[in-house]
Amino acid sequence: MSSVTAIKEGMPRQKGSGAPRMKSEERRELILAAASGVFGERGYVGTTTDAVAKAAGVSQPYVVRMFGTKSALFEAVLQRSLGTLLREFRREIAAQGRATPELPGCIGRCYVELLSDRGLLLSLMQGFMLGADPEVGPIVRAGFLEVYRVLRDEGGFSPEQAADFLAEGMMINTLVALRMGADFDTDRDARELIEGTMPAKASMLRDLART
Amino acid sequence: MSSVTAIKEGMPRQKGSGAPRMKSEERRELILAAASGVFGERGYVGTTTDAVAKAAGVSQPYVVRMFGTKSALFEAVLQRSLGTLLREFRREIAAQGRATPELPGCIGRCYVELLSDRGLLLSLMQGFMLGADPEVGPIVRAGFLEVYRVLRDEGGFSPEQAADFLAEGMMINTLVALRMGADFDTDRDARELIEGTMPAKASMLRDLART
DNA sequence: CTCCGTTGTAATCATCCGATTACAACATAC
DNA sequence: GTATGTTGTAATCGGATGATTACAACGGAG
Repeated sequence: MSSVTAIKEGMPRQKGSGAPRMKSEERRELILAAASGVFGERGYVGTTTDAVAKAAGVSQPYVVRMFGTKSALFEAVLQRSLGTLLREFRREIAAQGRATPELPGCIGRCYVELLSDRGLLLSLMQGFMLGADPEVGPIVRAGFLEVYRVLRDEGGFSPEQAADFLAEGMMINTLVALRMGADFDTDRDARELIEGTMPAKASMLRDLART
Repeated sequence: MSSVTAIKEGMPRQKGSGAPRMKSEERRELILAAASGVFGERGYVGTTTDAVAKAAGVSQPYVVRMFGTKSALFEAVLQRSLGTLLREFRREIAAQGRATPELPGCIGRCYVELLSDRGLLLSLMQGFMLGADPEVGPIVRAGFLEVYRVLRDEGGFSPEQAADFLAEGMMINTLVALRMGADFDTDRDARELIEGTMPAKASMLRDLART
């Protein structure tokens, strides 16, 4: 079929080396993890499906076909992030016991640990900023309230404790989004603010902003 | 291509009514106010210069020419919002006196009042989410730290007081971005969370989300 | 009046991006 | 072997959007 038929030939697949054929579920998780990072960094609108594809090491049409639309991909990322957050909170509650005096501090540490999964908290926060969107809005409102209920009903937080905890969380999210950690070593006020907000794990913010 | 003269004619200026010719500084303020609302609602990337133009009642090229680029327009909006915020805080500090016990509560009320200027706090928050941007990032970090310094140095807040105040502010911003006020009347938990966060002015969030 | 700077718009361009199509390479069943 | 489903990509399309150009209407100075 080489020459005579003038139809254009795709000259494909010379990656003779171990072509890493993968099951679609593995690819799905790979793409979700990559998308979480990109959405967290650039926001929903600022993220291109091509950037996600490159971060995941696949082609752009593959990303779109697997999730249908960019919007569906973002919602899958949100569900994944929220699911991880709730699971970790519940694990901590189970470990420390409901309404123990140590629990708030433990869940706080737990929250900060989640920062190591670059993109998890930031993609959620980017979702919160889309509250006015008729499709994403209801999802993120419900997710936020679910976190509140887990703290109050399963963790035994008082409403005020839960609200204060969430306020601290939003502050941390904001400092991360701002990349305030980049100024940790060079700006006294930045350092004081970060250490005042998360005394234990201040250095984590600095290292996070290095990237 | 209907008629003989194929050249398309620009048929201009039939607005015979009072053409509201305006000085460019008035237009500038009009556009900034409109842009503040649109950027606050849709974020930087999600906002089109055409949407800003329509909100301000002018044409899209006019917006671009007046500010040069969309990015410059956004930075002007940020400076305007930050300027208003700092001015109001300083006014409150001057009225109540530095480091008085009433001051934190007064500045808190002052902050919530700023919500009536739809878009002011939200456009700032949208700016915070751009912290990774090499151009906007330094600007918003500097702005955030300036607010912190005003509270601490001019208001006499302790570092911890200032950090707690900012955390509450970020929580309020998040609730506004989420449009959580939309569920105020229909969801017990949403109402409890809002009232736990801003006891005095909870209804303001509800009314704000009605739009 | 004419001249000219300011205020404003219509039309258009170039680029980016999500989505679609068509197809290639592999895997498994028969 | 052949048939069929799965995994993956190259090429491309159509719409959106920031920016540019060219031009029109006003208003004050002389």
